[in-house]
Amino acid sequence: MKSGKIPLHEIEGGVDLKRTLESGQTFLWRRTDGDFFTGKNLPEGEWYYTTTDEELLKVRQTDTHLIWEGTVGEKTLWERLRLHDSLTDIYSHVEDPLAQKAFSYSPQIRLVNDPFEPCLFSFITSSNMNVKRIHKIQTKLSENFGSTLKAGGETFSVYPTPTEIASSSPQELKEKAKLGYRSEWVYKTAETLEDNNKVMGGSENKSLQSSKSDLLKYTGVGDKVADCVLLYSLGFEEVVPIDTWIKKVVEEEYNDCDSKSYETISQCLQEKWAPHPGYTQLYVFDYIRRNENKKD
DNA sequence: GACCAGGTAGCAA
DNA sequence: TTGCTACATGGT
Repeated sequence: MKSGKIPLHEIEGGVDLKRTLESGQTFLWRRTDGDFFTGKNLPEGEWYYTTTDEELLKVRQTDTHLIWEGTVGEKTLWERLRLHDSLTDIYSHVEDPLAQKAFSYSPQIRLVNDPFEPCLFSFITSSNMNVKRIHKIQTKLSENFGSTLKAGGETFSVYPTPTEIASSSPQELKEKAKLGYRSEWVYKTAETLEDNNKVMGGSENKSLQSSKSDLLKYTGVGDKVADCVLLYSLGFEEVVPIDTWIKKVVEEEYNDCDSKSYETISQCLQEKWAPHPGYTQLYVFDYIRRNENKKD
């Protein structure tokens, strides 16, 4: 196991680990105390951890440091939590009033950079479900269909690969992961990923448009899920996913952006929230959801 | 029991 | 194109 500490002052604008990982943008991290989306703070000595890519990465936060352990190095942590993004720079460009409110309400949330396939699967399962349940389902998928990883004397379940999911069946996915009707989508997408893994896997050099149209070919992926993967895994920071919460805020606060067309709303918010639409969407989503739900 | 949750696929017009 | 609806499941 490797380990290390990152002084918080080396991270421009800082980071709030809890808000970053429990804001509903990623469902691939868990806590060693078993809680998640409950509002409770991470107790002393407990960790956030993720096991995607057959690797383990554990993180916790003190007043002065990010402390990490894992089978991977510190570079992975910087990438996964986008610690190179300068939040101070991003804040300085925010002009929209609601966005300003959201940024000051809960500062230091960072966009994540999730691995592609687990991100895709997790958002396919997110359709018409609340965040707590989405998160539980990823744990069930890992425990029932993924491999295990031993590190530091402990055993962790790893997020299943497309091959592992495809060697299961829709019925089994439905029963063991409680996926409901989404089991067919997850299964079909796993099969498709297996077939053209080389083509679709790393889309580093593709344009936003071509990446999105590739994503839309997967079963269970529509505009919103595609946008989430573009933003939370593929690094397209200009994308604004429109879900029920953002739609509500458009109706109440941005009448000029209201439309029946997904693309029209999304484009309109992209312009309104420039030059950091993706970040703004993340903060606004967190802000309105926590206020209206009184969830933490 | 109704309603909602980070929606999508499959139709009809 | 746009507009409807069914879809599993768990929580309020």
